[in-house]
Amino acid sequence: MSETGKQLSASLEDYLEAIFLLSQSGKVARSKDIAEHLGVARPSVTGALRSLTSRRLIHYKPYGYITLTEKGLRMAGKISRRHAALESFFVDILGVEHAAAERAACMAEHAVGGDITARLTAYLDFVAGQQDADAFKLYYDSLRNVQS
Amino acid sequence: MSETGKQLSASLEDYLEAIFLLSQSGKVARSKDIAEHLGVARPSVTGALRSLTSRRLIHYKPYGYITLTEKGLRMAGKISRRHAALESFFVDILGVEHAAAERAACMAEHAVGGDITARLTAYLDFVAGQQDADAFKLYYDSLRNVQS
DNA sequence: TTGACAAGTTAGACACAACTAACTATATTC
DNA sequence: GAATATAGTTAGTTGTGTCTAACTTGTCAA
Repeated sequence: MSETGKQLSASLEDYLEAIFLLSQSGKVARSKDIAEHLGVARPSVTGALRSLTSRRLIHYKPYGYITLTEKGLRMAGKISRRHAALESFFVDILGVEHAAAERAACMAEHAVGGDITARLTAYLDFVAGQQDADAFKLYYDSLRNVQS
Repeated sequence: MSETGKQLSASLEDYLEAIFLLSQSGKVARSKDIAEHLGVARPSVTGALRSLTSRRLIHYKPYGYITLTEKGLRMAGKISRRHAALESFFVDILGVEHAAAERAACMAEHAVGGDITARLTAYLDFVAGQQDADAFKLYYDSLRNVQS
């Protein structure tokens, strides 16, 4: 039952990322906070915590505190970077509105692997270092202004 | 039970897209072809076909041919365009290997909505029309060559 | 025209991920 | 330190999507 297999479901990746983000923002990640952050009911969190525990990604005992293991921290970091890269692409390059970019990144982050993330990250740097870095955003917005 | 609601699950989007692609390539979409295309067992297809029928996205009778309704065709077209835009971004801009890009696009296509797709499509055109369109690919590949 | 094979479906099981209702443990407050 | 509020868990249900095994339908060839 120890489920130490490599691939995590999209759902469990979300839980791991939530724990990571809550931990980062000072507070200890409590079950209730995770539930609120993900918009799920509290009992759903309990099940996910057990599953993450069996995969040795978090330290967790019923009614106790929740912390990431070293392995969990590494994995959560990866997920978080994937999310950040996608969101940055949507917002900074495509000019997508923040909330929509956030939603899309949260779903798409489960689809892209290490190679694509590395390339995307490099691409963001690459474009940011160009003089006409946001030429497209201006162009696309001007299209919309002309139409209306 | 008619389930005419708007949002389709990722799984049903995959089935709809498969029917669309098979239809496009001349042949009639048969249950077995759909199963092969998606890598699922035949009985899984039967269930999906019933669900798509109840949503009025396909015409289907047990043991009969499968065709898209007008609504289904519109929806499948959208999904297919999302897929194509993402794959093109991964391959043409980021320089991702084709098979990996295909896999990622197939998963990410369920995450991006109309606005992002429109912007991404415009971006692909925009970049393609620049003189240094594949500057990044060259740059990124050179990085890897230096390292190895 | 009937036998054999391919395609499709039904039945039944399982895994995952969510939910509500109800219970238990922990914390807080007086 | 007992009463109460809050957090967390258990139990039981549901929906979705998959699977295998077995059955039915359709097709084609001898």
